[in-house]
Amino acid sequence: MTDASTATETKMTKSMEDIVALCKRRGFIFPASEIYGGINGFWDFGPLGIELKNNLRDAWWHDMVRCPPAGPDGEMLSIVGLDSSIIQNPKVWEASGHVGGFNDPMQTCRQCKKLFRADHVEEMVLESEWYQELSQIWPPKKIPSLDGLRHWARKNGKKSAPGLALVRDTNNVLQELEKIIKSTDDPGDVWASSNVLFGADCQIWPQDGVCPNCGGDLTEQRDFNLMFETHAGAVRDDANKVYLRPETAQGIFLNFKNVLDTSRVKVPFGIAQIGKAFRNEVTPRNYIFRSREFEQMEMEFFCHESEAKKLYEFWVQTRLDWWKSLGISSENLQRRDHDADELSHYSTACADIEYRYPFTAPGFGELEGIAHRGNYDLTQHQEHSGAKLAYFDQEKNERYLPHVIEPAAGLSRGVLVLLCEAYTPDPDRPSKVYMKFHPRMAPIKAAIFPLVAKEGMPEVAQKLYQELRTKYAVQLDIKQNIGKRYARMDEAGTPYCFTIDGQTLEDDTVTVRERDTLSQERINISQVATYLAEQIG
RNA sequence: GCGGGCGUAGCUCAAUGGUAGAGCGUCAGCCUUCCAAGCUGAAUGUUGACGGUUCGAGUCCGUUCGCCCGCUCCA
Repeated sequence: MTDASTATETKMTKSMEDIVALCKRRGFIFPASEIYGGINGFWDFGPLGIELKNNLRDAWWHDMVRCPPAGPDGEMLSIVGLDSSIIQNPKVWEASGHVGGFNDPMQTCRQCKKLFRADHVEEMVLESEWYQELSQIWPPKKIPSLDGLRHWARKNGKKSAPGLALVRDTNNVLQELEKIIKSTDDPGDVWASSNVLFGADCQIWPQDGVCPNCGGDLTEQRDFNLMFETHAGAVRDDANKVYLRPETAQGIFLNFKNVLDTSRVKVPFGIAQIGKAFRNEVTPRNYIFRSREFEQMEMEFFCHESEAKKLYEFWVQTRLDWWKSLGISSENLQRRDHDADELSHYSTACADIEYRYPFTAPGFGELEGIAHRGNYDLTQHQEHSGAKLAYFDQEKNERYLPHVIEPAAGLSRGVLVLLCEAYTPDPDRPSKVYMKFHPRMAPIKAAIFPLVAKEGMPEVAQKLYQELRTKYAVQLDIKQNIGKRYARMDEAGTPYCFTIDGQTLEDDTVTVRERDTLSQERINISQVATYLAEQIG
């Protein structure tokens, strides 16, 4: 209990700002196109960052595809890989619901700042208090009473429609209206000119609409569609509009039949994919947590409906354990089951694996989602494409669309979690901070140092370095004093340093300095590669 | 998208409207037989960008880009 609360306190002192600064300083993550002033929502991974990301990616691929865990009943699971195209036929995204699902144009009122769905505005205006009051004074197809309008603008209008031009700028608006009334005998024409009541400069009906709340003018309609659009082919028109994928999962469903026909897999089995995805987020925030270009590690596990529930529970637990196996502490991870009203209409269960990021602490933010998607996706693609996607089970003589369990993890978010988890302030050591990466994740696995740059030590170090670098990401550092070199490796999160000293020249032993404990032990120089292999796994 | 704050060396930050600096890092040399990031020295800036006011702008004004916080949004 004491340990836990102490650890939590340490966690609270981790500042995102400091983590970002270290990541820049040591070459983990840079702002994208920085020399041009950057671009909101995009990030570049530096030399250490890409090593870290590759290590996470490789671990996922190894543990999910090459060597998946045993299933809920101890059976061997079969999972195969895939790398589908980022751009697909645009009908894919109609079938998946991404085109229709999130493209409501929105408008904001310039006066009261309220946000409205554009297709609701007209109806809301007609129902609004101020419009009803106004239509009593100026019924359709009638010539209005200017005095009536003036009276309303100065009394009730101030309360019900303070943003309306007639209220904000009563005299000018009424002057305009008077001119119109004098210029025509047709009440219909006058009515058609009722825009003067609303226009900001008493000239036009606000092109983009009137605020139902206060009568102010609205901003133009803004599309909140999250998908990036581009065009396939040199000619730019709507006919060849295509989308950058907002998730990797759909590519898996598209190839379900291909994989089935070519890979000798039988349900239950999984298809896994790692790759970039793009979302035009309204508000990219929190470093690389919500960026517009990011990477996902997704797996669709196809199974019979009767097994889906059991497999769902299995995958939630398996994925949670996996993150822990990479050194993420239990207290910073949690499973959060979605409430019923949070679920998509087709989904029967969904759980997030959440991490306590410094910017969400003491709360948690999403890292991975495990969804029970039923057979919604295959059903959709079967209907929209006309292709037959059913699976035929020879043994049971049964044809069906498999249900699917989808563990979908953010690779970029995973890197962020590794960075946040590893960041460890330590006022007692020279670097004041070190990155406590799990050895399997560490961008640099080990460093090789001659204790001093003389007496043949550099030569021995060079030889050891050349041996190790054929297998591991290691660095050789000869310059400057040993403390400085240890400190540098602490900030890069290197778990082991091998140092050649005077004794090495006599008995072929080197010291291993352990990053977290600062402890040292001697091992034979010929055992270094074996030692590393054991530690890294 | 709205409101507020901010933008100076790789990082953290100084600099009354008057010659752009420090610490750390980096690099070089020295020292160093395990935490010594110690010593000496060097390189590094269109002060985010563009425009304006001024004899003179890092500083004041405008625009724009980016970052942070809060709203809004988050199939």
